[in-house]
Amino acid sequence: MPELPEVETIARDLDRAISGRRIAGAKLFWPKTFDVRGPSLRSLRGDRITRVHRIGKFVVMDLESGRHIAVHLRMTGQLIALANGSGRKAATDGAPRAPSDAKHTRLLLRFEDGGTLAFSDTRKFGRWRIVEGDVREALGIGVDPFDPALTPERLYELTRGRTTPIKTWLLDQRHLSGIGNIYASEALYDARIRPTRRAGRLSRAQSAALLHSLRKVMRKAISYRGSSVDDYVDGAGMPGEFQKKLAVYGRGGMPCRRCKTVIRRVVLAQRGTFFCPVCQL
DNA sequence: ATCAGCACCTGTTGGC
DNA sequence: TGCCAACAGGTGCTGA
Repeated sequence: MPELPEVETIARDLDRAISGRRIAGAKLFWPKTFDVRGPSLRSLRGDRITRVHRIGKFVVMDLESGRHIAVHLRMTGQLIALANGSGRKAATDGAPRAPSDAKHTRLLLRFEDGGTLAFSDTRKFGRWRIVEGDVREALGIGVDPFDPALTPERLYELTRGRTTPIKTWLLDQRHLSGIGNIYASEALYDARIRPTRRAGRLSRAQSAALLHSLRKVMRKAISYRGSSVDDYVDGAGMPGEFQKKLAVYGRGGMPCRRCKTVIRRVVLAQRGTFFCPVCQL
């Protein structure tokens, strides 16, 4: 469900909605949702959220105590700030139009002022954990695609000697963090690079083009508040708009928007991968 | 290093 | 209508 643009959208929404709020308590409905490594859920009581931001595909809530709540939404996780404490019941006050549905609520954070942060997750893959110390290091993920330290030359260096397909390489969060299946296909299409190309065989020019396209596509996706292909909703429960702008993802069998060639679907690293066999070399 | 395969889960869709 | 297989935005583990 969520890749960098979706997680960024949610984090920005939640930063506005819940920063400054003090936690009154947490309720866990599906035990595996909470990763028991690190401090307990109970220890959150009385702590205050100072900021919400994104690290890779994690929504990170900084706490007054110096700790951090790191949430990974995996495929179907949703984080929705509810104005009142509607709990597991569907919100009836009409505030969020698509409230996290009660049936799939896995964890709730209640705030002292009565507000609630609901974590809904149909497939139960999502995870919450509390981290002390350096978050990025604890999460074991690589450089952010928007980090200025990631230059075209740096991307070129990182891919040297790698024989795995570039699309597979992009999905490995230890290399770059935040890219998922949709935007890997989209960026490679934009950069006119075939997903099956060996990472180590990219030229300097292609590395530069790829970095440019990754940023361009994801920046645009953020401006459209993410892609709602299926379950994704923002921090208020509303879908994004970028799914209407996707150039190749999910368009197998349809004509390429550049050259009309039929878009092909192949499987790489067990994931559906879309590309134009003529435009992408 | 890297891959396939499977695991974790539930829901939707398409074919017969 | 029913049934079943395939597939879904992600990641982690095992064994080759």
